[in-house]
Amino acid sequence: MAVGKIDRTRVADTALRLLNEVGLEGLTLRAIAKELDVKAPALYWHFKDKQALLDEMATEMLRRMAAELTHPPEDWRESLAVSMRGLRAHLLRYRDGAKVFSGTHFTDTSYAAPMEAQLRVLTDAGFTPAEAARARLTAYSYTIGYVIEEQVMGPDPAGGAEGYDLAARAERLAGYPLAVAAGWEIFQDHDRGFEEGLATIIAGIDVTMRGKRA
Amino acid sequence: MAVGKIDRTRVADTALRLLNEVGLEGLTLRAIAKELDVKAPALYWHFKDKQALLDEMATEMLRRMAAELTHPPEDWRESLAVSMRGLRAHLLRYRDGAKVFSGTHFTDTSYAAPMEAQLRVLTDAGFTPAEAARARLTAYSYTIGYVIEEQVMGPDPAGGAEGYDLAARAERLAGYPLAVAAGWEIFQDHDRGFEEGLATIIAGIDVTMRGKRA
DNA sequence: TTGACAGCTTAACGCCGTTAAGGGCACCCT
DNA sequence: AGGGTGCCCTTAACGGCGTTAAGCTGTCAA
Repeated sequence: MAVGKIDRTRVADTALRLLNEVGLEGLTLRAIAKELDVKAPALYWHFKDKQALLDEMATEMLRRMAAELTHPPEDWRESLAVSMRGLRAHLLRYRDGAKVFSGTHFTDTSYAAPMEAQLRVLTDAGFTPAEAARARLTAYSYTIGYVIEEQVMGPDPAGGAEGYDLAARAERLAGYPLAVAAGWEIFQDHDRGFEEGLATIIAGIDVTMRGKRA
Repeated sequence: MAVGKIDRTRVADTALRLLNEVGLEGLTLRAIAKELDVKAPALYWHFKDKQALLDEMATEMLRRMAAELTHPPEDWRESLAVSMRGLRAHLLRYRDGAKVFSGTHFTDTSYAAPMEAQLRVLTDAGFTPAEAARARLTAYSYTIGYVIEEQVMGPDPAGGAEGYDLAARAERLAGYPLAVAAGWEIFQDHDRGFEEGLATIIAGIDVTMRGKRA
C-alpha cells in the first residue's frame, strides 16, 4: 500500500489499522507486510519477533492515550475517572484492543510521564504514594477486565444481529431468575455499565482511604 | 499416557494439566492428543474445533470452582469476597488461566446455579436484582483484570530469578519518583494487593448502594 | 572505485489447526 | 451365524503460520 520507508512506528501504526479489519487472529505478519508493500521477513529487520511488534502496538496505543490527556483535572476523582474512561475508549478503538494491550510489556518509558502525573494528583490530594499506586491499579484492573469481557462478548451489544441472544439465554436459564435478570442488566448498555462500576470503585477508594487523607 | 476411553471432560482435564507444563502457546492439539495416547484428529470427534475445547476447559474450571463453593456465607460482603478470592485462586492454578477463562463462552449452564446463589445473597441483603448483577460484575471484572496482569507479569513476583527487575525499572524511570514507588507497591505482594483492591470495591458497593438497601 | 552496511527478497523449515477418507470394533437384527 | 450400522479412531495431506538463512540492491563514505 504505502510507498515510503518503514520504521517501527509506521509498522505498528499499520498493524493497528489492520487489526480493526481482520481481528487479532487474522493479524499475521504476512498480512501486515502486504499492507506495507513488503514481504514478511522484512519485518524482522525492525522487530526481533511478533511479540515485539505487538508490544510496540500497545506502546503506540499508550502514546496516543497520553497525547489526549494533556494534563489531568486536579480533583482526584475526576482525574481517575477521566483517565480510565480514556483507557477504555482507546481499547475499544481496536478490535481485541484489550487483549493486545494487556498481553504486552511496553517498549519504552513513554508511559511514565502520564502515570507520574496521575499519581501526583492523588498524592496532592493526600494519598500516600503506596495508596495512590494501589488506587490506580484497582481502577486499572477493573477497566482492563471490563473491556476484555466486553470485547469477547462480540462487537454489537444492543443490535439483534450477532451479540448474545438474550431470549435464548433466558430460556436456557429457566429456574435461575436472578441470573436471567443479570443478563438483561449486564449485556445491555456497556457504556452505562462501565460508568457505574467506575463510580463504585472511586467511591470505594474514597471510603477506604479517607482516614489517611489531609 | 492414559488408556481408557475418551470423553469431553477427560480431554479438558488433561488439557488443563498440560497447560501448566507448556503454557497457552504450547498447548497444541497434537500435544494434548499425545497426552491422551491418541492422534490429533481424534479430538475432532469430541470437539468441533480448538475453541470448543478451550471453552470446555473454562467450563471445567468453573465447575471446580462451584464445587468448593457449596453455599456462600450469608453476609453479602463475605460472600462476594469469598467467591472472588476463589475465582482468583482457580485462575492462578493454571498457567495463563485468566486468559483461557476470559476468552471463552461456557459450554453449558453449570455456572447458573452458583451465580444464582451469589445473586440471591445480595438481593436478600436488599439489593435490587439489577444492583446485584452490577455489583457482581464490577468485582468480577476487577478480578479478571487483576489476574491477567498478574499472570502476564511472570510467574514469580518476589524471587529475583525472572520476574520484573525492579532495580532496572527504577533506573529507567529516573525522574518519575511516584512511578518508581508504584512499582514497589504493585509488583511486590500480589495476594495482599488483590485483597486491598477487593476490599476497596466491596466498600464502594456498600457506599453507592447503601441508600436503597433495607 | 571500492567497500561497508542498511534494508529488503527469495526460499525453505517445522509446526500449527483442520479436513478427507477409511479402518476396526462393538452391537443389534434377522 | 452373519451382515449391517453406527462409534471412535487412524493415516495422509493441505494451506498457512512464525521464523531463519542466505543473498541481492542501493546508498554513501573513504
